[in-house]
Amino acid sequence: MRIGQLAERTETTPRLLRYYEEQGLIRVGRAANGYRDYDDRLVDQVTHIRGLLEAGLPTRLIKQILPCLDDPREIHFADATPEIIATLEGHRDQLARRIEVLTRNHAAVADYVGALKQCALGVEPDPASGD
Amino acid sequence: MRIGQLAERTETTPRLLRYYEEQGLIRVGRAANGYRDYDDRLVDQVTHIRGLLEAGLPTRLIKQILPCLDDPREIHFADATPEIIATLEGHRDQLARRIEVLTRNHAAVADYVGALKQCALGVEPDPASGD
DNA sequence: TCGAACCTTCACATTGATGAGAAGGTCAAG
DNA sequence: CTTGACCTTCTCATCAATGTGAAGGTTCGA
Repeated sequence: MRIGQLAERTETTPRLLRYYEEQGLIRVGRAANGYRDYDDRLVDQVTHIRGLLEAGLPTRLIKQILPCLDDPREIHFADATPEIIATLEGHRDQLARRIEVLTRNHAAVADYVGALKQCALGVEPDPASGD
Repeated sequence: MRIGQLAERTETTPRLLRYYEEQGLIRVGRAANGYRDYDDRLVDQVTHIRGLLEAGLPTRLIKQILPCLDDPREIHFADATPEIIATLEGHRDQLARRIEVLTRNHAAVADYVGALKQCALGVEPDPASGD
């Protein structure tokens, strides 16, 4: 598949796909004429990367956890070094902390919105009521 | 409290605190001599903001959900307009989507790390085994 | 008085993109 | 085979967001 087609299928742009390649997020082959040649699986991979970026993860972190996200899940045995394991554990725990923070704040926003909707109905907010 | 003290108590820098003020994330009074004068509650607020930024939320979103995070939780009745409610619901749902994405990927990283550790023990990974 | 802390303001760095230009490849119609 | 539309290549420039650094001046506190 060429770059234009992948851009279309992932709702991105050729420019962005070249950028991701430059950043080491995707690996891309070349055709005889020098054009980039994309595997079908890149559609899912790029979509996945977009999701992670939109979730606020920086590319350097995404780059490091990419091997974890391969589908079909295959273990890269060369990764089983203490250093890589420690790095990934760090990333794993960082993700857990992010999730905690976002979960707490999601709850706070949800509560607040619920209370606001009570106000909008002309009702005093009642801590014991649902939405 | 002056800027240096708040910086110390929040493990940030005076520079960053001025930046947050400039971005509208915190509101700061002034002493007669022109020095910034920070309320004690800013310690918690700044810590909270740091957490949200580290979790990947952009300042413009944080700015909008700040009223939801006040402690003690007080409803700003003026916020009970359909527009503000709709905006906050959008933010709330965006947070939920972020949490979903991060949760899925946290699980993937955790699984992968678990498998790697099996490899590191010289054992073939077994899908049915725990960490 | 003197150094530390504060003030404002301008400039720079990094990240995640995006735009524009110049050059060349591909392919179908004429 | 040539033309033209459309694709690709690369490179340089630009943008917004999140900070950081430093210059030049004021105020504090010992």
